[in-house]
Amino acid sequence: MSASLREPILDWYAEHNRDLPWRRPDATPWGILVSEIMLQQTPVARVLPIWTEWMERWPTPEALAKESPGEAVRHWGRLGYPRRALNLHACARAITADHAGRVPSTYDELRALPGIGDYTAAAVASFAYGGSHAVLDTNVRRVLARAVRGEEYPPKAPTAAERRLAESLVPPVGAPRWAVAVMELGALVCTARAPRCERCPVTAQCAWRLAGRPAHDGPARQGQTYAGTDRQCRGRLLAVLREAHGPVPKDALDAVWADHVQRERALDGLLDDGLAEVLPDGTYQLPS
DNA sequence: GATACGTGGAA
DNA sequence: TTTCCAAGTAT
Repeated sequence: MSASLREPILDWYAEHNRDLPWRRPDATPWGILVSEIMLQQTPVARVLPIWTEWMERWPTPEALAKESPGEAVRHWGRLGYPRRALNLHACARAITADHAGRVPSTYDELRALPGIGDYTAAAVASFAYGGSHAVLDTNVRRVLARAVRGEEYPPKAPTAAERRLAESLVPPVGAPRWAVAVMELGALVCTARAPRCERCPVTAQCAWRLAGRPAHDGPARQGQTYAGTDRQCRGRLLAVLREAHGPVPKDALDAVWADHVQRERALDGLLDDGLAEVLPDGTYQLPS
C-alpha cells in the first residue's frame, strides 16, 4: 500500500528536481561527502557558495588534508556549527591516511569517520556509490509522518518504527533516486511550515491530508533563544579568530563579549573543542 | 533520552 | 519583532 507512494514521487522528482552541483553526474564522492556535512542543519541556499569555494580550493581529500584544521574553519565562514569544518578536515586526513585517498564506499566505513552519523553515512553510500540504504533525514521523516502515519510532524528523534517504515519503502532497484526524490519532496512541497498539498503528487493518498490536516497535538517544540547564549558568545569569539590574519591578543576577544564569566567559559569550550588554540605568549588563533 | 552545538532567512 | 527551523552528530 505505501509502496504506491513510490511511482508518483519518482515521477514528480523527474520533473521538479533542483539542479544542485553535488547531484550532477560529474560530482565526486568527495564533493558529495562535503555537501552532506555542510547540509547538516543548514539550508541549501547558504551551502551553495561555500561548497563551490571549497571544491575549487580543495578538490580532493588529499588537498584538504595538507592544510591546517584552522584553514578549514576559516573558509567555513559563517555556515554555522564550525566543528563540522574540523570534522571534514579530520575526514580528509583519515581518508588520505587509511583509505588511500578515496572516500570509502560502505556504510560502516563511512559511519566510522568523524562527524558522519547514520544519515550522512547512508546518504554518501547511496548518492556517491549507488548503495541501497534507507536515508532518513528530516524531510523524509516528515513526508512519511504525514503520508503514512497521518501526523503533521515526526517524533523528536528517529524511532525504530520510522526506520522500519523507511526500509520497507526502499525499492529493489534505484534506491538512491528514491531517497533523493522523497527528500526533495519534503524540501519543496511537504514543508514544515506551509505544505503545498495542492502540488503534492501523493495528496490523494496522504493520511494526514485525508484526516483534515490535524495540527500537531503534543507539546510545542522548545524554540531555544539564541541571543545571550554561550553559543552566540562562541560564535563571536570564533569570528574574531577567523577574520584575523595571525594570532590575536586576548583584548581583541574580550572586546566582543561583555560578560566575563560567560566569555571565559565559551573560550574554554572552543579550546576544548579544538576550534581555537592559545600560544605561549597568551595570544589566540585558529588551530594550526 | 536530553542537551549542546551557529547562523540567517522567512513568516 | 519574535519565532521557527534548515540534508544531524556526539556525548
